[in-house]
Amino acid sequence: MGPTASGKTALACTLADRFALAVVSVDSALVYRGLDIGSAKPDARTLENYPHRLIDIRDPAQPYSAADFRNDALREISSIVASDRVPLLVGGTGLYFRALLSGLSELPQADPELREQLNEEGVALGWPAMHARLARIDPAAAARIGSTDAQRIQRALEVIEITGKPISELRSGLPKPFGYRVLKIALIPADRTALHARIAERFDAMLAQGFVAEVEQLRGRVDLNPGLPAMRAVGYRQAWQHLDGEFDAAELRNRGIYATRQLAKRQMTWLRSELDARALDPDLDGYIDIAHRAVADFLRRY
RNA sequence: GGAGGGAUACCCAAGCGGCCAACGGGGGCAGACUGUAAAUCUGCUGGCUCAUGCCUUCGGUGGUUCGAAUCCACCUCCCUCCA
Repeated sequence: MGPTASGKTALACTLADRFALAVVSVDSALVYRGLDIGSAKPDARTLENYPHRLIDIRDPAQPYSAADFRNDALREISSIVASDRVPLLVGGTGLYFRALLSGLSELPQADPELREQLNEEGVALGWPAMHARLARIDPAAAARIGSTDAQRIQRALEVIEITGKPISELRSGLPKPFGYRVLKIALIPADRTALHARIAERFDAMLAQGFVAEVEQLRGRVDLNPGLPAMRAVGYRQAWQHLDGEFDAAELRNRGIYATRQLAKRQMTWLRSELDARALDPDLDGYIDIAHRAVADFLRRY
């Protein structure tokens, strides 16, 4: 686990070189085909030498979800284990890790039409009004959700609409546990300045590699729109806005970098809650060796 | 050389005698997070203390006033126009 631009892929590859591992990506953006440059997807050669499961498994027009990930990941893990290898889960999506390791309650999947309808109401009436409606039918859920948190209010109302039961009740059911032993390694860069520098450098490299052209191509598809999860990913959203003429190239660079930094910060917040993880600082020498030793030790014991 | 306009916290920017440590936005920091999560949302953001407290701040120096980011004088720098 690690924030963006912390060197996860590089470390994963060195581990895969030495141990009988198979890589599973834990990343909500890498699942989408065509999101290559801006998602910092490992390049074709890397993917050829180190096959990653759960990359390029969705068209950007089809939303993916934490539950989809959990199902897919469990399937890949079991297939890897069956072939006598050990799964190496690599990624920065905190919710996906949690969904996989801690499980999810039995909740209905998203209903695009219902969401659209709730969204229209929310925009028309204001989300605090929708929150008030939620408070009447599911006070427990409303208490936990902010009155301006459109996305969660929408989800809570969606669940009631579909199941007739409040989400707070459905969530109280015990999730299924993860059936495997886990070694958690978290890459946590302590030097924020260095991380920020790497992020800027990498965003510039993306621009130089034709990131805007990549988004221009996606934007040309009639079935894609800026509201889709894939098109709201860091960088893609900003590039789309830039192509819409909202701001110039210099501002795209600024906003892309800001958004990436903010993403990294949120990812670190998830990581800090992983108290049982082996935390390593990728800016310090020797972290690769420490990771290798930890993995060797783990594999020996189990 | 002359006529205007402007200098506000990390950045942009409002304020134009007391309600101002100073609206708002950006950025930053911290946090929340169960089928959108690279999403969505919350709090903080001069210092010390963290209390309805104190100290320092609105280009600089003086002045007017009970009281100034807000008024006056001079100085410095920037922009526009005339020459």
